[in-house]
Amino acid sequence: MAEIWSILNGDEKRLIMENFNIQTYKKNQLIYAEGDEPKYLWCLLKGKVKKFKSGVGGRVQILRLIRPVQYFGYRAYFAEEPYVSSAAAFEPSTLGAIPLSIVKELIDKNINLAWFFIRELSHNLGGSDTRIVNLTQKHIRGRLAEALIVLRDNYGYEDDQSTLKIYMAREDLANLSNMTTANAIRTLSTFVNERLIAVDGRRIKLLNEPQLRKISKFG
Amino acid sequence: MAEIWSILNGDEKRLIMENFNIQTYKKNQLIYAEGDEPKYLWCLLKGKVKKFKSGVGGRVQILRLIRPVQYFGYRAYFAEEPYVSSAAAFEPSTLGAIPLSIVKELIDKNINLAWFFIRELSHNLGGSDTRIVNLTQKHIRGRLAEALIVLRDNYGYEDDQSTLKIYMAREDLANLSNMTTANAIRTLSTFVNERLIAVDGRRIKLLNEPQLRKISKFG
DNA sequence: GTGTAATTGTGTTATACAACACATTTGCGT
DNA sequence: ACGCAAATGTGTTGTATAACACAATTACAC
Repeated sequence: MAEIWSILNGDEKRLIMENFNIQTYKKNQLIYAEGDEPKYLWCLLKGKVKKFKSGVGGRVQILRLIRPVQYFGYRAYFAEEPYVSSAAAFEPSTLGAIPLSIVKELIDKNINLAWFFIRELSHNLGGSDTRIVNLTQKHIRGRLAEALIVLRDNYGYEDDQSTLKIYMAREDLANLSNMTTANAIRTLSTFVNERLIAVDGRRIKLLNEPQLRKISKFG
Repeated sequence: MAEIWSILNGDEKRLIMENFNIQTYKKNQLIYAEGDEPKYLWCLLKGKVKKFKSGVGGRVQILRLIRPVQYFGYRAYFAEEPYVSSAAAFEPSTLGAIPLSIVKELIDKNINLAWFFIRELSHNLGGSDTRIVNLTQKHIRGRLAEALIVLRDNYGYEDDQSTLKIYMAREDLANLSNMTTANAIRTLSTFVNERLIAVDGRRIKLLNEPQLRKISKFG
């Protein structure tokens, strides 16, 4: 339960326990969809989750990646509006669901929990604003390099300290970096030729992280 | 003072009054800059303010528009990081500054104030996520139409019920809709030819708002 | 295991938009 | 009122990237 757990007292923990519902999701299974009414605070216990939004002509943009133990699905509830994005499991995942009405009660009684969400929202908003500039201004190479770095920072490496601990489809990689699948594949290939990465199916090894960060930064 | 004021009790109002500092800013004057340490909660009392961020090669993206009475400048403080964007006055403006340390104390004591910021942050985050998709996926016409609608929704019309109540440079319009100044000018001209808008210098009249919304929506 | 669909990969073409270049107009300081 | 800089406006060229088209490979259902 991380972070939040240490904020709560005995009674509060009990209230959560009584209303905590564990669910498993299959690969690519939808957790909630754009337009849905927010009902639960989701806590990712195991697996990986993507938040995404589809735009013009159904084109998908991946907005955020969730890792254990992170919370999501609460923003729309606090904003008193339906979800503006969808969430789906990247791989088989285990999630905990807590009714947002309960969360609301807890926040009312525990200012530290309020601060937790204020911090979380503030952090995400900064990331979102930065992302606007990155996705609109950087060129393809910069955007893909950035995506690889984001994957590294979010999910880390396998034991070899260089293989990304996430195995995603080229299409997802494209949706994360705002480009077509064909261009994601192509650009990935040029990165391989430049010895920046090594690719084996969906296994991606970052061979020159500093240079990737430079490409990501420069654009 | 709007919204926040009604949340506070006598003592809290007194604390604010004692630490409230009114300042005026000239047209285009910077209020704070990317990288600065956040110190004040700003309250726009009069005028118009833009939040923006510069990216690759100094290219500027306008992220948000502020109108009276709105609060800004607090996100970075809550996220415990320096500002990731800058704020500047669009036109001569009057602002109130409250030290964020005071705001923090008030939030600690008044859960309604905490909720105010949770709502505000949640709302902005939803907007930011939506903006990512709009700016990356829509074509120039869609992005400019959207910008015009945003200006309308934010600042409204003059008494004639059609002239936008903001007079901004073509460059700002371009930075708002993620395009070059030349293309903003060009696209504005085609909109004039199509009788969607009328332009007289920086005065922009929306003649066919429903059609503009359609163009904005379709992309 | 075999067939079928999904995913990956690569070349070609089309196009939206940036970049550049320059003329014209407007605003502003003195 | 004058001069200069900034802002506006328009045509031309260049290019990044989408769109399309089609192999080759892989994954998966039955």
